[in-house]
Amino acid sequence: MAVTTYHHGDLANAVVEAGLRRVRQRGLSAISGRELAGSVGVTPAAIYRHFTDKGHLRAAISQAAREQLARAISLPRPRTLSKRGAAERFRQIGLAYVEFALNEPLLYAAAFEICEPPRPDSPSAWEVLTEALDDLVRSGAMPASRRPGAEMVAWCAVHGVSNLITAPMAGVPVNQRGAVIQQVLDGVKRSLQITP
Amino acid sequence: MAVTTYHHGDLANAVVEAGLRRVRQRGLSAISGRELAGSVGVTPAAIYRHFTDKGHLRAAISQAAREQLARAISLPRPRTLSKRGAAERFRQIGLAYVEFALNEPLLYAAAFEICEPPRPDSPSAWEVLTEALDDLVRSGAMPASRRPGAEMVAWCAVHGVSNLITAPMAGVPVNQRGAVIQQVLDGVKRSLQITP
DNA sequence: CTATGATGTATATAGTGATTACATTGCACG
DNA sequence: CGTGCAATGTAATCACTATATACATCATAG
Repeated sequence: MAVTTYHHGDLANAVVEAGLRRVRQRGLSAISGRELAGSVGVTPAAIYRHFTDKGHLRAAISQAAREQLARAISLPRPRTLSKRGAAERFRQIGLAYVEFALNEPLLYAAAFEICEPPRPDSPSAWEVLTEALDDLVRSGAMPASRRPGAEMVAWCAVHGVSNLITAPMAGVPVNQRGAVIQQVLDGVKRSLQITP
Repeated sequence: MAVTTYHHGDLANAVVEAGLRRVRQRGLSAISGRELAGSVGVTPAAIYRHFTDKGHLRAAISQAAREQLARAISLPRPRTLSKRGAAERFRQIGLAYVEFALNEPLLYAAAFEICEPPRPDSPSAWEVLTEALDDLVRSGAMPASRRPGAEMVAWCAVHGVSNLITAPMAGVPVNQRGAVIQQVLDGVKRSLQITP
């Protein structure tokens, strides 16, 4: 590839990626089209060839953040399906979700700052969750009667902890966070009647 | 009072209240100092006599939103303390929280968009929750062993539902929301071992 | 090889947050 | 009862941002 070409080649992705870097440090509200364009080595107006609006750009960055979250919780699925295995994986997914929020709080916040209906072509956290819950029922670790709406129950709990613990408002000292997370995950387990 | 005075009299509060009106319609990110100043009938620069920064102004509006939320869930406390009464009030508080989020989604989002450590002088949602949980233990509706960290467990669940259900991402059709809310609240009850 | 659409540049406009110097006011204090 | 001073508002200004328009450059299909 040439050192400098008039056409960038993949501006849309490059600008979103630069946006993610910025978001990780300063948050979604701090991104500026001009600065982003500069950091990619392009004129500000060029961005508008790929994004109609600043809102469109922000939405794309938020979407990318959601994809990163989905990847972070996409743990490998064990080849054999056991009650214990399914329950453990389910638990690990929940922990991975909270950990992502704790490690990248601004990225996590950006993922939910602009919410679009999920696009079916991109990896979605919802699908990961659905799969894990189906595994729970298939393995017999969770009664089928509890299955409907289970995604929301689990997600609400985990999302709630992440959101509140990430924010300074949490009012919970750092050394107690582990216990709170534990307690919330146990609540989910109890609520969904996951046995092992 | 005169029709027009050089000094406004209570600009800080007036501008925050105008900000709340704006937030309710367009969201916290859409507020502009100039427009707010204009809507209160004052010069843009006047705001900076009361707020150091735009961040400061936004934080004040967010704080005001949090106070509205706290007021919305401050249900009257029954005079006699029974197990059934304490459990029912706890439940009603949770429902009021979710309802607030559903009725005023942008205001609710603004309340958590900027989080400061809670000021002890203002009515706080946390205190309402603490009081309700203490009542649960006092009335015997909840074992004392489950008390530590119970605020977080309850808040995480309710906050999670509100947050996800409010956003388009929820992926849950409107007619199923009631069931999901019900399920999440039941999960809290189970997790905290609230008996009646 | 060339015309055409996609992509980037140059330039301009309106609105924004913020700063400065100045005007007006209400209130404490002699 | 002034009167001077601190609080509060105004006017004018600057740098920056999003966005629109007209033009330049390229990549590629025919």
